[in-house]
Amino acid sequence: MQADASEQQPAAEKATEAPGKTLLLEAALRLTSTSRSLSNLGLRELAREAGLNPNTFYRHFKDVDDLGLTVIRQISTQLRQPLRALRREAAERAVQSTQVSAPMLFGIDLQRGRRVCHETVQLFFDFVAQNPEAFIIGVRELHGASAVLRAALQEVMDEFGADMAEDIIAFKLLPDMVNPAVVRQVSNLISRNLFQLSLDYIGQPERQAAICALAEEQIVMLFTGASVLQSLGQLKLPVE
Amino acid sequence: MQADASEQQPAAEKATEAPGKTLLLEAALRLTSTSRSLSNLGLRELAREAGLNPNTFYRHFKDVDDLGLTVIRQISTQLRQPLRALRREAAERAVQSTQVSAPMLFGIDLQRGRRVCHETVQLFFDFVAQNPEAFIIGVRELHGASAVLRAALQEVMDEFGADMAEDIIAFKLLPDMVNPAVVRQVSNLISRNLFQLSLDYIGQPERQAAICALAEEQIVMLFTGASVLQSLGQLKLPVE
DNA sequence: TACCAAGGTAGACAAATGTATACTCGCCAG
DNA sequence: CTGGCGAGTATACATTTGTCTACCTTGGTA
Repeated sequence: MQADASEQQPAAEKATEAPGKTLLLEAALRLTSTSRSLSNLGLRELAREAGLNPNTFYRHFKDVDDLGLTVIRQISTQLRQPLRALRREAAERAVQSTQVSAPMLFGIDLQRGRRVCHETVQLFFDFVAQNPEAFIIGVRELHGASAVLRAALQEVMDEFGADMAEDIIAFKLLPDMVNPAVVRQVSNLISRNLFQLSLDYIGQPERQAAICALAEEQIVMLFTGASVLQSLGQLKLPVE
Repeated sequence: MQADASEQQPAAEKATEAPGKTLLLEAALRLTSTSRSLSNLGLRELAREAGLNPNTFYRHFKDVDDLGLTVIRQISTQLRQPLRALRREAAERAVQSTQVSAPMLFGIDLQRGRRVCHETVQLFFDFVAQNPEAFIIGVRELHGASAVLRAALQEVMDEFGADMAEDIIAFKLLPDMVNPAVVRQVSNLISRNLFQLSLDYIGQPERQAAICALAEEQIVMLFTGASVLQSLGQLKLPVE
């Protein structure tokens, strides 16, 4: 068992992957983002789109669900760090311009919140426009017919939400008094909702500006509501 | 053209529908709510599940999309009025118990809002538990692969949101100063989110109480945020 | 009575699908 | 040089699917 470099290195570059595998994955992205759904992709359809022999599929995947899981993992790693980077960028840029103390409301600096929110949303939707298939698949399969894929994507979405909550706390985008559990809850909601909106954004290019603004308003509303309620002791903490 | 009673009456009782049609629609509900997705239901699979000859399908539907649209229309009429009735019921019950003027915050009566919200959410999820397939299909196909069904369900969801906004205004659940456009926007968001949560509710029976509470908190947060922001003139109105 | 359309069935067909077995080719280790 | 192995191909086959044409049954109606 001197299996040392025999396995393809997991985290490094995926350039050394079998060309067929990559072709199949790309084909899946193409097909799914337009007409079909990951769960019901046909083995042969996939190979045809990839320009390969149907049996090549078996060399790399066991099921269609297996391929689906691979796609999801790929999407997750493709989105997660970039999204965090975006948020960090927006937060830092907004920190710089906070020179004078602004009017406060229940401990939140509305001006700064708005600015960070605006920047983040802007960057987010730019990012959506650059990776449309990823978002389409993500949302579609999150409620899709395959229980396996649904579970996997649910997990990914939870990670996104957790990331967001972590950043919000780290960058002090909400007053300290707001309970971390509440932040997580709100972050999850926003994350979910942003993904939904991303589909609208992709599907209705003429309403892009409106969708951006909508997202922004919703986020500000939620955070404001959470802060105000908490500061009034009116917020029930999430159980468990 | 004495087509008077030749067409099946559209709005009355559907008892006079062809038995096969009903069987097929029921079969679609059964299949979709477990494993498959409306868009990718097989003609024959459907007939098999319904215990009918494959060709019977053609007597009643042109496409699978055609059947899908029928299912969606059926679901819409099955949910819409009952949901309104629920809301009305909850609102009236909560009105009765508002005897003394409660503490106000930016013009909203938090206690009453909470109560109405609690009741409505409770009734809503009871209703979800009674019609699980309808909600599963609704959410699944809202982001599904078929553009036709997506559009149809989008419309249905908009109607739900509009209903909710209308009721909120009619029952004065928010202070008058909150702009109707904002109410509609928030209602749409809540409606969307409640449908999402309904899937969690169905899929994770052990977390039902938590999900209920979560929904409640989210709604209260949103309405509070909207009211506060609007009263501070910090809310940008949605464009068009 | 005769007719006729709606609802449902039967059988057949080409096409497509998942899967199994067997073949080819390039590459690296021994 | 040679043997094995990963990656890809070719062929084949049983099943399943959508769809076509033809037939049967039933209830109303002219």
